[in-house]
Amino acid sequence: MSTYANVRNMPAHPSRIAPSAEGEPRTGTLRADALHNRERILQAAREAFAARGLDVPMVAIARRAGVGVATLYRRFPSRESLVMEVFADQFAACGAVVDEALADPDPWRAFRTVVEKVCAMQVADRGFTEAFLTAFPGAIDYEGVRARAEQGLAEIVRRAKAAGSLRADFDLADLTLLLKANHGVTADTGDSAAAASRRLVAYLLQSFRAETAEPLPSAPPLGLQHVYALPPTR
Amino acid sequence: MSTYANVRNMPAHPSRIAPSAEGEPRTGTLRADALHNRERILQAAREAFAARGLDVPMVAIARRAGVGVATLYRRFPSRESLVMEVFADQFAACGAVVDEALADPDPWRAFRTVVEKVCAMQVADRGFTEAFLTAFPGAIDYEGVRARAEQGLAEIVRRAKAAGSLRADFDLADLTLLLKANHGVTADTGDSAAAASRRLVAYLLQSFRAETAEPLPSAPPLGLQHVYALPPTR
DNA sequence: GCGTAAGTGGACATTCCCTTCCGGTTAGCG
DNA sequence: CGCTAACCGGAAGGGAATGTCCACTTACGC
Repeated sequence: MSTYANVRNMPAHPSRIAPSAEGEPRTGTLRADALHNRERILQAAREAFAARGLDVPMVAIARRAGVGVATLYRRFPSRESLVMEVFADQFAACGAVVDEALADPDPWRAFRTVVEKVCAMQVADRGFTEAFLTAFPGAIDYEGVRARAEQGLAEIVRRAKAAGSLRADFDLADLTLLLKANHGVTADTGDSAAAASRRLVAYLLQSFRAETAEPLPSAPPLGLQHVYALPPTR
Repeated sequence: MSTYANVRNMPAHPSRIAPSAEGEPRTGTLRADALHNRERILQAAREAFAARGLDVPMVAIARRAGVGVATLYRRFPSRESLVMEVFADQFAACGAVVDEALADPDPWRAFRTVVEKVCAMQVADRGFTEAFLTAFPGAIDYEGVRARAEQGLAEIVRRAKAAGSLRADFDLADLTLLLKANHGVTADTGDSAAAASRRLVAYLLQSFRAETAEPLPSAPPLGLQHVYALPPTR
């Protein structure tokens, strides 16, 4: 991943990202062909991100979508806006996974399921991994989503600890740890990524059980927002 | 990390890499100032790799060393040759760690020590991580070193299993898994990298103990040579 | 000393990517 | 049907990194 220094905040352009304006946002104001192209771009971006990560050249996405570069930039002024739009669904899916787990009466199963599912999502879509990990600072709603997810996860962890199935010295930062580890295991691993991830997750879940609670070195100061971004100092 | 497609095999240039030629290799044929600059370049490269990974621009290294780009390229025709030279020591240290562990009469302690030390090395030097992980295909002696290390590790694993302290279904590929996970936890984690790595390693070592042997999903087909390079197909 | 081969550094050509601009095209309202 | 604002794609400007070339400088053997 590179720099992304240029987060010039574009003034509300016509997309679903625009915060709640009047009723149906002005998506409808797009001409039919433009709307069509917009969908093609999103589809192409989804595929490109999944296959090659977030770093694919914009031209590659445009070519794949069968449109000119200008069209791409007109619709999504920054790479960030494109990423956000592409992964909005998957971010939502993440939230759904957490919510679903919150509804599970079995605390450990809830915990295990969340971990397994999110890691599986990381594997399924390489671009999503990075999108998930990269805390775009300017992203409008992203922080809110993350915060809610973190809150839900904290609750799941709390319950699992209370039930005595999750070790007491488990730290929320350990989830970040797990995501980063899973990312490392997944990145540049091609076909074996799924198997590798499954095995890593299985290993770690065993360590997270309360029974095997040998003392641990202290947890690093990492929040979910640090999964990819840089931590405290430096 | 990028491509490194250009592995034009340079004809033995005057450096320690040159295979055993006559007695003292022709390092001595370098003029005094050239030798001096060579050292400065290596030092600068060491620092740059450690701080920013293997991707630092060659010009940055040259500037840091206070020499021109041409000098850098003259001394090290490819980025690979520079990397190999810079990390030759650390590769050797890795081998030493394995050998040392092989001498340890306590099989589990040997296993644990190897894991902990190598992971600590990964943390200490970010460039080394990548260097270690990136299997430069053309590297002269690297394959030999790796093969020997892998052999030593296999022996350590065998002993630990025989002693009943390492779980029977542990696979050599799990070491690769661990290194990749450690890399993921370490990358872009700045100051907390050490703490994060320690904690991850502690977690995984617990899972590796024989006592906690719940069944695992099958091991991915990863050898040490795949830690960073791509696996079987694709 | 001094001549020369070895060594040096910066400018340069090349490649790749991002982003903007502009002349031509088209959807869709009246 | 016809006009116009919205839309389109490619060309072109700008920046960063790689690796090469060449005119100048310097170590060091004699």
